[in-house]
Amino acid sequence: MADRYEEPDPDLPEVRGGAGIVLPAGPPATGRPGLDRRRVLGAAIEFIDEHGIGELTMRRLGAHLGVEAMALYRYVPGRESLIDGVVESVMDELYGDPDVLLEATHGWQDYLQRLAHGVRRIALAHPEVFPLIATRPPSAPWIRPPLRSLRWLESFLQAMVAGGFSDASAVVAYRAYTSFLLGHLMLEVSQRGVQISPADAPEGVGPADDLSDYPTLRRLKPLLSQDETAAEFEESLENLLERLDRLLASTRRRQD
Amino acid sequence: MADRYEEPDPDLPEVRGGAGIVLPAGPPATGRPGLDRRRVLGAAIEFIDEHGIGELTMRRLGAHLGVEAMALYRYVPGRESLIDGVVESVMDELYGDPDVLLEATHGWQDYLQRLAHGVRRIALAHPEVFPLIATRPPSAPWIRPPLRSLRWLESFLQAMVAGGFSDASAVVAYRAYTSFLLGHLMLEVSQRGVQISPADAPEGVGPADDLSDYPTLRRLKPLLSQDETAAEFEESLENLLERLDRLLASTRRRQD
DNA sequence: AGATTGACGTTTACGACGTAAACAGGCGGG
DNA sequence: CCCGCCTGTTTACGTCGTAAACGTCAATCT
Repeated sequence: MADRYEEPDPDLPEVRGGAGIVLPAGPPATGRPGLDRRRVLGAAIEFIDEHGIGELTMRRLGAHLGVEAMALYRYVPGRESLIDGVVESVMDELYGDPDVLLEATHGWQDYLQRLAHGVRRIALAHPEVFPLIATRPPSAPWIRPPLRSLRWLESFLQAMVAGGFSDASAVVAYRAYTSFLLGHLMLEVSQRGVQISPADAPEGVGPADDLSDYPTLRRLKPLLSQDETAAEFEESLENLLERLDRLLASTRRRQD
Repeated sequence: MADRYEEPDPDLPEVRGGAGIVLPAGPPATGRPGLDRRRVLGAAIEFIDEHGIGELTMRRLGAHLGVEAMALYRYVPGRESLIDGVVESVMDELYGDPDVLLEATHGWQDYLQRLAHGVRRIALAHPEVFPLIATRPPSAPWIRPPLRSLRWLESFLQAMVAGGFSDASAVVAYRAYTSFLLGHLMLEVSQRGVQISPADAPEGVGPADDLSDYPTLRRLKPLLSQDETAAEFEESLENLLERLDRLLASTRRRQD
């Protein structure tokens, strides 16, 4: 259900091709042997993408790399730090995305648009990692998911200030923008996860999904089942940009 | 830093009093002995609130109840189900909140306002539980965090339809509303968690938080450190309600 | 009343986990 | 030739979730 004529979602990994640029740069990646922090983190990302964070253990990740669990400890202090490294590495893919700009060379709206889609591409490429990006405690209160680095925060604030925002408005924009991204993308990856995993239980009318007590829900179920996430993302982003534009207009030069 | 004359946040648990209505109803809760699923779930919520999900083990929860770990299995199928039960129980606190209405007796905007603040109160009362509410896989794709029940979904849709929204618009509103709530509240509890836990590292200029490479950030740091979450929640909610009002105006009677 | 049953908590046990510590091999510089 | 160091392995410990067997006591039945 829920497919008509629709252009494909350009943020989806399979349509964008290039199956797996996992890390943005570095030496040409030697063959099998020679462990290395980058290779460990890359393997962990791959493993989580494939099996979910719950299945990730040091022993299994070791096996995935053809090595004993304890070998990983030469490159990573422990499991928790490994996961922190995974989160950081995945977000660092933004630097390798040619459609995302670190500087707002075409205005702040273009900057926010590109950045939003870049983060969305990451979320959709690593749906099992994104909840970690959202929930790992940031290193400082002003570092917010899903942009978790000082560098992106600096880049964001510079883009807004360069676009004419007052200092205070730039900060407000930062908070509104991260809220929007996090909320939308968390729900999108969560929803996509549900559609895939309970493939075994094929719609039998179990006692739980008897909708007879919920007449409105039953009536709207076809609408609810339609997947409009891409359009809704665009729409909400557009709305946010307009809201920020109003904010800009109301505080310009007043440098609150 | 970051406190001036400000009225206290009415969604904060300590200002609202009534320290811990954990479950909305049931028999008057017998004294010490007599285990019971409600008591197990209540103890688990308490435990997570106090120590975080990472510390929750069956043995420790048993000890917290004066019982061996295996006794819990009479009331809960296993640890994962226990956590599912915690999530459900915490969200069920909404039913016990007198300021949240299951029916939109004063219009849809009032309904959405009350519901939003009710969910926010829950998030702030259980900041360690809220990420679980956000990340546990829902039982169906149209059940979205943070409202995770058919009953609230039905209630929501009825409120919107009763307010004049078309079926399609009601669904759009549902998705926009849940995104907003989830994004804002995830960031709010995440931020609050960071302020509290690294109390041991008292602001020494370590190599990591040297902001000399980030001039804009350094300049805006005082603004970034200010906690305006309550006002921003209100502001974003207001904005969403206006957006939905526009949606209502544009589709009224057209019953798309 | 005494026997029976069922509910409920405990004990024991197993395999998997994260990780500390000791160990082993191989390779480059003296 | 030997001596470190770099890197992966082995061994070991305490903790985890949970299956299975067991104990105990109160309610029920004859």
